[in-house]
Amino acid sequence: MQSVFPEWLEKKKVVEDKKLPDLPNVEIGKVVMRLAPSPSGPLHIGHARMAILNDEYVKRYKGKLILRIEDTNPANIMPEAYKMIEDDLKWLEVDYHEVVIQSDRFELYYDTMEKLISMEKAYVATTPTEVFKAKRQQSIPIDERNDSSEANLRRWEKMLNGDFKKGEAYAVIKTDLTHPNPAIRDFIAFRIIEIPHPLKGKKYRVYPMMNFSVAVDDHFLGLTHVIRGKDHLANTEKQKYIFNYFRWPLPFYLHYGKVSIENSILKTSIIKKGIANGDFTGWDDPRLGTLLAMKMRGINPRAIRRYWVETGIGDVDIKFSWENLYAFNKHIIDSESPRHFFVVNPIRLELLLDEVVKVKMPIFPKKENGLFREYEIKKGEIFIAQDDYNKFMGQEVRLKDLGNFKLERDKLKFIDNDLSKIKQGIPIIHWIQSDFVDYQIIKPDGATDKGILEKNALNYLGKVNQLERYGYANLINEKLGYYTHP
RNA sequence: GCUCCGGUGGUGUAGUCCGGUCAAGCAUAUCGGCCUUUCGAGCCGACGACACGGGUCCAAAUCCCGUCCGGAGCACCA
Repeated sequence: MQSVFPEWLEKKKVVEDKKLPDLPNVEIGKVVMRLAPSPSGPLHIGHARMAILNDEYVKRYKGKLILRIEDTNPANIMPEAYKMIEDDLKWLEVDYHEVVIQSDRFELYYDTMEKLISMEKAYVATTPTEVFKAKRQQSIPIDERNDSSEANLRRWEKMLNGDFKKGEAYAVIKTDLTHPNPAIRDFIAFRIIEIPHPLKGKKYRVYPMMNFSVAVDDHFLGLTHVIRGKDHLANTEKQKYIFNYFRWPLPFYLHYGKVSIENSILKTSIIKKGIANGDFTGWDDPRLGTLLAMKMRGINPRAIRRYWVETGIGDVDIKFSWENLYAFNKHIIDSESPRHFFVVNPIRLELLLDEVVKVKMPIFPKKENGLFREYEIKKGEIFIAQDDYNKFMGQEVRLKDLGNFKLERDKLKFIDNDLSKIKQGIPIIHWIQSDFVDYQIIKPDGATDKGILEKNALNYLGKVNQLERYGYANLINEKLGYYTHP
């Protein structure tokens, strides 16, 4: 015989959260993974995927997560970004256990390169790169490729000693010049950069390229699994050559698909320019796709996590869905969001009412915490939104929690307080009579809605409020809020 | 152009490796109902997809070939 509530038990199972697939070759407690951002700016919603996926797996397997900041191109570094990235990760609740900065590891890169040259797996060239590239395209080696390791080592020393200027020499890893994919053939591992590094100044002038430093660090940091975007597919192939030359064990690689994020500005170069010339208010401008902007708008980091976990690690290219993110966010914030009225483009009307009415509206209708907004409403002025005014002109409407009124050109005339009319489909609208402030809400598209907000809402600044029939908004200060989502 | 990778409803995903239980599951969106003094939330229901064409097979979303479409790499960026 079945239990009395069999369906109750079954429901629970169905609602279970979606999970990421298991990784191969895992040993609990031994997994090591990494986050490898470059400090060119703060993180955006797309970076969050990389961070969250790695974090989820490390937590599942009780492993170690390394934050490795890839600052090997001084031209592309924003000094403040080192800290901003860490702040962004903390906000996302991504728990890394160690921070490694690549610019601290030049000696390791140099040593490793020297070994490769000695092994005749790398060479140092002074041939113009245009020639190098052209020949490589035709599978033809440049002269230095066939030089002895001694000759290449001598050039390497000269390169490190500063005997070459920028552009005069570069170091190359041999792969396979006949590789069918030209993108995989011999690649540059070091170049000379003369502009100062924000952290190291002019101490170094020979800088590793990403493919070199990544391979070396992935090995010496003991990575077991690497998850990153599939734009790195060809890079992974290149990096494997270095692993193979040293017979280092390969980590397990996983490449997820490209994400295109519409209706959002993500490129740091564009954002920087926009902030500089005043188009954007800062890195947290609500029009941007940065995590700082998400935070400002009232997107909960757990919603972002759930979004990326549900999206998973597929290698198909996807379109980011704001709609889905908003839905997750709504689930998380709804019951915690105080309710208030915000009347956009208020129309002033005469309220015709015979007696004073006391209204008492719950701030948290989902909770029984006894918090209410209370007003004594009397005849006189009242405000409703212009849209409602236009839409319901001449009709009977219900002012929420107040009563039923006839909406006429310049007035609202009391009819009755018959609640059964709600069932009959009378439109319910929100309103404000007194105790309000002028307020602006900035939307993600840059538009601004102006209106009046219940003064009581100012007790909930810094929180996402549900402005009834308008949408959710994070109330930043007593004048201005950011729209979260509908 | 060369070389890779991929194409399941509007969106995201499960299933594809090891063909049958998939006349395709879930989430989100949309629509309808219930509930509710929000156009919110919750509950219930509906709608809606295996890119196309061949082939193999008793049987194909799953294997093979071709076409079309999308993406990536071919940097002294990461």
